[in-house]
Amino acid sequence: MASSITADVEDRASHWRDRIIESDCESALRTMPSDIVDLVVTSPPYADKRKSTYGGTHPDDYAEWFLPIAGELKRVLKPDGTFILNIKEKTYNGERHSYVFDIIAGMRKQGWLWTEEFIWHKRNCYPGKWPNRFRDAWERCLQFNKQKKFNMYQESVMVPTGDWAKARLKNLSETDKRRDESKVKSGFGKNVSKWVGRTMVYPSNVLHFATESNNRSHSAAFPFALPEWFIKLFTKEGDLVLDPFLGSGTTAIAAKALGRRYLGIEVKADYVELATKALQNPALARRVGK
Amino acid sequence: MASSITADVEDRASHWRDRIIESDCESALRTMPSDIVDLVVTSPPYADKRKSTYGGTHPDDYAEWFLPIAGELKRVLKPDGTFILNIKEKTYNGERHSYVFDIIAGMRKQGWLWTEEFIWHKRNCYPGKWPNRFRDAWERCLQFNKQKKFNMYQESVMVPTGDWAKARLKNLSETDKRRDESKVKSGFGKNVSKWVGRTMVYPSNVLHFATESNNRSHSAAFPFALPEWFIKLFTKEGDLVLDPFLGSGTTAIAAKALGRRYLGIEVKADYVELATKALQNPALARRVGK
DNA sequence: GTTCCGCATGAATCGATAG
DNA sequence: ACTATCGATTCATGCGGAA
Repeated sequence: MASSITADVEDRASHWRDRIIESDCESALRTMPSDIVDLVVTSPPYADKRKSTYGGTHPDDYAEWFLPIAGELKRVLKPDGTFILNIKEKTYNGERHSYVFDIIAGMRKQGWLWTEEFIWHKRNCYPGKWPNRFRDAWERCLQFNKQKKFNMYQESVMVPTGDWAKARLKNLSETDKRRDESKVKSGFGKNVSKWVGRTMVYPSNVLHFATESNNRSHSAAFPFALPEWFIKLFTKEGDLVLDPFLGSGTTAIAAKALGRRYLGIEVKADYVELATKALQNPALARRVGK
Repeated sequence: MASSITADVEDRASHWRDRIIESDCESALRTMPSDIVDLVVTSPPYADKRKSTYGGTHPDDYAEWFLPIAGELKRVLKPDGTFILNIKEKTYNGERHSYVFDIIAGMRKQGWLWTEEFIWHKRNCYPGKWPNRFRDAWERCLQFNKQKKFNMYQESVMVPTGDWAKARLKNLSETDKRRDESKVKSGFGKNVSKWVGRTMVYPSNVLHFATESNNRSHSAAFPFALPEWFIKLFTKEGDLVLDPFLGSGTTAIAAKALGRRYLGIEVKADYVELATKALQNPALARRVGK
């Protein structure tokens, strides 16, 4: 009997692996079993900013809309799993809206621990000039957990000392970066070879990723490197990564490329198709930068 | 009659210029006239369980302690003035405490507009390693205003574009390259002449300042460059800058060096003495990095 | 005059120990 | 069980002195 129950559980779990579900987020989550997800990484549609694609929620209603979803995410997440929420409040009537704080407060009432707030520093943020405001170059990556003890694999995201490697590469062209990186790998780059064997250190809670504005078919919620970093940090191979607002599939692609299982929920059919095609493309592994 | 009233107002205003008041913050603020300050820049003592330095306020009581002060600051600030609050929540029981959000919520109830949140990225943050957390490398610089229209002088904080890098890279060691870049990001540095004449761009809302960990005399709450940047951005010459938690006087020194008036409030006598001495030192102008 | 190298020093955080 | 104190951990930075 025990073995058949185990098999049954296994079957149910496998049903939720490497799939994209075309559904609204909350409904799909309600059908899922509890405690099966190792990591949730997502960037939900911003308040009132994507009426054309998502139907947009007004800032004043945003927390009320999001909190039931957060509650379901807590249920499906394993006790030692992590939830990374990429979000940023936009200006509204000349000031920052408070809905992100409302979400944090509401989630803490649900029993979530607000473990950390990572800053995603967008190096090439959207250009522009306003009389009373500078360019918005950062977003929050809020980390929530169900318990104080959770899985974290810090060694997988170590960086060279002082991260001056990035500074060195900043003004090079894309092709130069690739060339230099390949030199690093082979150990023959004249300047870059100094990096090899350099001491590695743990990163901080400030992340530097460039935005990927070259996706012409849609607006990318976040760059490939962002979910990739958190997937490396909070999961091991074979673990299940969920993105309840999959969009064009960036999280799932990153998960697959890293040897993790993915589960995506997306309400818009054209996004589902886009993500599905991207996941079938064997070339996606190149995106990992190996 | 009118002229005597004007003179009287002028007298009262001049009484609150270029002074350091040794007093607890709230009491001193209550004696001040309304609408006389152009910019408030401060970094209040952070919440702490210990009672060694300032008599530390417990995280759970922090918002309750701070909000009456925020109310007084709103009164003394000019309608088109700005309040910059440098603060960061600490971890408490393994998660981030919510008192900063409570402060923002409370201040909005007082009528403050939460206009912007700048990120101060501390490149040289405190080291350490923990199983569930990386080093904390950023702090909030919250911008509050009394009205949507406020004074802002964006041109005064423009930074050079990326061209500088190639010019600088030639003969420097890798370490110095990295260090120079961080100075350029903040808009300062010893070799300023090297980027005179280069194209200037507006900064973003992410600031890069190194902490000044090696100040022999006393540890400054924030680096000189931080208040300096906000003073340049939100005031013109002759304007009045208030720091209600003056500490060792960094804000007043920056204001004086930039040709602004300063007003400092500090409860600890030894800090008052320290700041007073520093303000009498003509060499402080060098700190501006011109 | 530069560049390089060694060193002390932190708005930190956790876990263990003590009352 | 709950709170206060302490040690261990760790790295970017500026300064001083040497090359």
